[in-house]
Amino acid sequence: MTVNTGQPARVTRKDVARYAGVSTAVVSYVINAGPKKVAPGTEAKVLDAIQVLGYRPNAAARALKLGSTEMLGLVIPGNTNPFFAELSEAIEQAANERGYALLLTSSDGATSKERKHVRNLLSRQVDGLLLTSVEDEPYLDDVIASGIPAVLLNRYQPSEHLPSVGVDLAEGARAAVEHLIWHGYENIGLVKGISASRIPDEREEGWASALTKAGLREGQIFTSTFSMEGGYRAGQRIAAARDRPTAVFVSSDAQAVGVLRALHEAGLQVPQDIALVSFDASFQSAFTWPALTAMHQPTEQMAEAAVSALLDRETASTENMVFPTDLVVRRSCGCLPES
Amino acid sequence: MTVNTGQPARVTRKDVARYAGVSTAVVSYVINAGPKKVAPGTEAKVLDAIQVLGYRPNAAARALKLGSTEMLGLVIPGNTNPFFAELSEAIEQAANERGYALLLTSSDGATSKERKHVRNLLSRQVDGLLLTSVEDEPYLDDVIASGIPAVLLNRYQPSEHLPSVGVDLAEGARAAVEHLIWHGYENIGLVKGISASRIPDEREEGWASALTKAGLREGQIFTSTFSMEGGYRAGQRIAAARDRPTAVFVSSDAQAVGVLRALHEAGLQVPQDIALVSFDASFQSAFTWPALTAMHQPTEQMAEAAVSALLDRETASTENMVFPTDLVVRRSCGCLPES
DNA sequence: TTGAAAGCGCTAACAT
DNA sequence: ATGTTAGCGCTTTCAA
Repeated sequence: MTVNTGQPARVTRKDVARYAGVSTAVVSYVINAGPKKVAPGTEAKVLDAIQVLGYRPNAAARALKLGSTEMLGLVIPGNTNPFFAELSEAIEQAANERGYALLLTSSDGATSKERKHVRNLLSRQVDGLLLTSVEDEPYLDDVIASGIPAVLLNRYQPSEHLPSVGVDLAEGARAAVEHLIWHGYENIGLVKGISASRIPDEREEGWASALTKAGLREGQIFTSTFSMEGGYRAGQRIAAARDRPTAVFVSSDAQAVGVLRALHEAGLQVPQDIALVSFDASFQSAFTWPALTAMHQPTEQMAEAAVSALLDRETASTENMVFPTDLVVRRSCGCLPES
Repeated sequence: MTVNTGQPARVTRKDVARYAGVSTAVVSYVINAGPKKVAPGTEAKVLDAIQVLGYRPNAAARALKLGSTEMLGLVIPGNTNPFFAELSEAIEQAANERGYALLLTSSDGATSKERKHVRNLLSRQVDGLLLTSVEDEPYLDDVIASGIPAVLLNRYQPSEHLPSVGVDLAEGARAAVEHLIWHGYENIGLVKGISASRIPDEREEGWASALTKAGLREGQIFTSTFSMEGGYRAGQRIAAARDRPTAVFVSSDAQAVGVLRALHEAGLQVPQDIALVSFDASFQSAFTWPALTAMHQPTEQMAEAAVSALLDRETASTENMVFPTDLVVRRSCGCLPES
C-alpha cells in the first residue's frame, strides 16, 4: 500500500542507516544530537549518508511519535488591516525563533469562519493556539477540552479560562484624547469600531472619560468596521456632520486611513479643519498624509509574550498581560509643522 | 514513553471504538465516509461516541499514514506590503477551500531567510510549496530533489523546473506609461524596485518601450526597495530632482504610498505637479490621497491558479501562467475631477 | 558505543 | 457489515 505519488521515492531514516552501515537508532542520535553519544567516525558516516541521499526527516512521523507538531496556529481577522499584518509578522518571527512554524488563518471577522479555523487548527494538533476573536466571549469549549495551550490576543479583559495579551484600550484612548484636549480642541468626536458585542467599547470609555474630566461635552460618535473602507464611510459622515467635530479620535489606523481619504475628498484640511489621533501606530500610520499621530501598540512585545505564554508555560495561567501604549506624535494632531 | 503533557489524556480512535463497541476500522469508515459502508445504527453509535468523548483525529498520524499533510507552504517577502498581504490572503482562501491549511513564512526579502524557510517547509512535508523568491534564479535543488510540487509566484518568466504564475510586468508597465502619455505628460520618470538581480527590470523595459514608441526621451529613474519606506526616499529624491518629472510610473503600491507622502511633504500636488500611476492596485491604492491610478494584478485568480497547479496537477508542468493586468483609473494620473 | 524493537494514531487491504 | 492487522517514519528504552 503506497499512497505517496511523489516521484523520487522518499528516502527514510532506514535508507540512511543502511547506507552508513549503522542502525536507525544511531541516525536518530546524530540528528537529534542525543540522547546517546555517537563516535565521531560514525557520526561522520551518518552525516555523509544524509548528505548523499538528500535525506530530510519526516516531520509528521516525528510529530506522531513526540506528540508535538512544533507548529502554532494563529487566527486573525485578516492581514489587510495593517495592525494585524504587523502583529502576525511579529508572531511568526517569535515562533520561528523557537523553531515553530505558523499555521495562519483569517477569520475575516466572521464568527463562523473563526470557529471553523479553531477546530481545524486543533485537529491539526498545533502545540499552541493564538486567537484574535471577533467575539467578546468566544466559544472556547473545544479549545479547553483539547488541552492545547491557547492565548487570546488583542484582549483587554482577563478571560475566565485562558491567558490573554493586549493593551489597555481605555487608558490608551484617554491618553490620545487628552492630547487632543491639550491642543485646545473642544468638540472631539470618536470613530468607533464594531466589536461584535463588547458594551461598552473600551476605547469609547477612555474617550468619554477624558472628555468628562476636562469638563468637555462628548462629541459625536461615528461607528464603522475596523477597516479602511469602514473608516472611509465614517469620514464621509464626519465631513457632512452638523456641528462638525474639530478633532476626532479614531479607533484604528486602518480606519484612520479611510477617514483621511474622505476628509481630503471633502476638501477638509487635517489638522487645520479636523485634527486626528488614531490607535495602533502601525507602519502604515507613518506614511499617510498627513502622518498620523497615534497610540502605539507594542506588537513585537505582545507577540513575544503570547508565544512565550504558549511555549514556556510552567503552569497554565489565565493572566491578562496588559502592555502600555504610547503616543507617537506626528502631524495629524497639529503638533508638527506643515512639512 | 509519553512525551505528551497535555492534561486531558488524548482520546484516540481506539477509545472511540471501545466506547461504541466496534472496531477501530469502523470508526475510520465513518469518519472518512468510506471506503467501506457502515450500517446506519453503527454509524450513529460511533458518531455518538465521538461526540461524548470529544474525539478529534490526530492529523500527524493521518499525515504519516497517507503521506499527505494537507498543508501548503508559502514564502512571501512579508505582508506589510499590501500586495503580498492581499495575495497571501487569497492563497489562504484558495487552500482552505480545498481543505488545506497554510504554513506562512516571511522572508523579509532576505535570501538566507528564504532558503531557511524553504528547507523548513520541505521537511514539514507540505503537500505543495508556493514561493515568492527574492532571487531571479532561486536555489531550487532542494525543492526539486524533494519531489514536492512547487510553484513560483510573482514570476514573469518561465522557470526551467517549476510552474509559475505572474503578470506580464513589461506589458503592464507599458500600458501604465501609455496612459500617462495619453494625458500629455512628456517627462515621465520611473520608481523602480530592487529585485536582487533581474537585469533588466521588466517594468523598466515596459516604461522605456512606451516612451520610445511615443518618441519621448526616458525620464529619470529612482530606485528603492519595494516598500513604503523605500518609496518615501524615492519620493524625496523626485521632489528634489532637477528637471523634475511631471509624471512618474511607480513599480508598486507600497512604494507609491511612500512617494505620495514625500511629495506632499515637499508641497507638491498630485496630479497637478506630478502625476502618478502605480502597479498592483491593491486595496491600499483606493485609500491614499489622491487615490492611485494603478495597474491591477488579479491576486485571486493568481492564487487560485497557483494552488490549482499544486493540487490538481495531472503531470508536472513548467508552465508560466501569465495573467493580464488592467488599468484602474483613479485620481493620481489626472483623470478624475478634484473630488 | 551501538542495535533491536515497541509503539505513537491512523488507514485500508484482507479476512471473516 | 465488521474486524484484524501491517505498516507509515520516527524516538528512545533496554539490552548487548
